[in-house]
Amino acid sequence: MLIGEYIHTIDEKNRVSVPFKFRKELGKKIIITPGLGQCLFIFTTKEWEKVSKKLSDADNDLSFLKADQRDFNRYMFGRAAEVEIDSIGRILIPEFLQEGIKLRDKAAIIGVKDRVEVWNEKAWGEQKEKVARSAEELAEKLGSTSKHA
Amino acid sequence: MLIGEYIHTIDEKNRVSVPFKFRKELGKKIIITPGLGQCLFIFTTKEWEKVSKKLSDADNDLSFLKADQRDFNRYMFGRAAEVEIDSIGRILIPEFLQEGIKLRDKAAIIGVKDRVEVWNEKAWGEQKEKVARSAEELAEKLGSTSKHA
DNA sequence: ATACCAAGTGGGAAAAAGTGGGAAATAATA
DNA sequence: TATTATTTCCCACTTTTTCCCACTTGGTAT
Repeated sequence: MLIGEYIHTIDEKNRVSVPFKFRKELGKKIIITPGLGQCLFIFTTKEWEKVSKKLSDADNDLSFLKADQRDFNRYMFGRAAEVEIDSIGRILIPEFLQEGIKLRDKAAIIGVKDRVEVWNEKAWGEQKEKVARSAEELAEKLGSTSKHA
Repeated sequence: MLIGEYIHTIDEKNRVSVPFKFRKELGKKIIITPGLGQCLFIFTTKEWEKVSKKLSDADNDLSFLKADQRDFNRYMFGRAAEVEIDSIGRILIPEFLQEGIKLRDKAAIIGVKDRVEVWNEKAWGEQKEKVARSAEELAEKLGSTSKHA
């Protein structure tokens, strides 16, 4: 499972190290897409197949208008990139994806179960702060699930 | 059962000894997450499987389409860490987890039946004091709602 | 009282992960 | 085709993490 937070440098050649702990699970080839929220999504090729099938399925249960769905799919598919992890564990993030989330210098790389998210470090800090305000409420859910040991 | 209170040192390398009495029950690999209140939760991997399944909406492959669900998953998974207990019984607590509860120097490690909590020593002292003050009152309430208090 | 054992703590050395940059290969342009 | 720009590959450096050994402390048994 992909979990945890890592702060890595994005260098002048647009390279970022994939956290060592993510490499095995991600495999050699990954898909990077614009994310929802101020971030990028990284999927394994396998996960991407699932996700893209669902997204493009006209019969899915998403309450999208057809036109909305087309727009959304253009956004996701049109800017998705297949990227290889190099021999020492780095990936190259296309500039057109960096621009959208103002990625530079430091990136926060976050494991969120089945996907990885890439954030501008500062934006990630703000996101955490935002959610921290409702954290107690969220944590209540966690606390209640742990009762069934 | 995980019970008792231990005060252990957290050293410059972010290491803490797991109380000897907890080691067998916890196993080799554990999951640490932000907890409820000013503390961290430690789960066995088995318990975490259960908890994480409940946290993410397992029936919805596209849970990332909903903003609330996204924030929630980021909070839970992004701030969780899988950690190994080393050959002499210590764990490494990631700095991003320490920050949230201001962990340094001394940690209070508390067994709470089927999970372990990690507190800043001082915060734990205050927590105990707070609860002690209202303990009689609590006991009174509990006693009046249940015959087996 | 003293010696012994077990749990916890501290620190140095080795290994691993992350970063930066140069050279070779490829592509782009004139 | 020559020249320049861009990308890829590889090597080397730095920092962090891990592993291992030894010390300390406190409890226990003789």
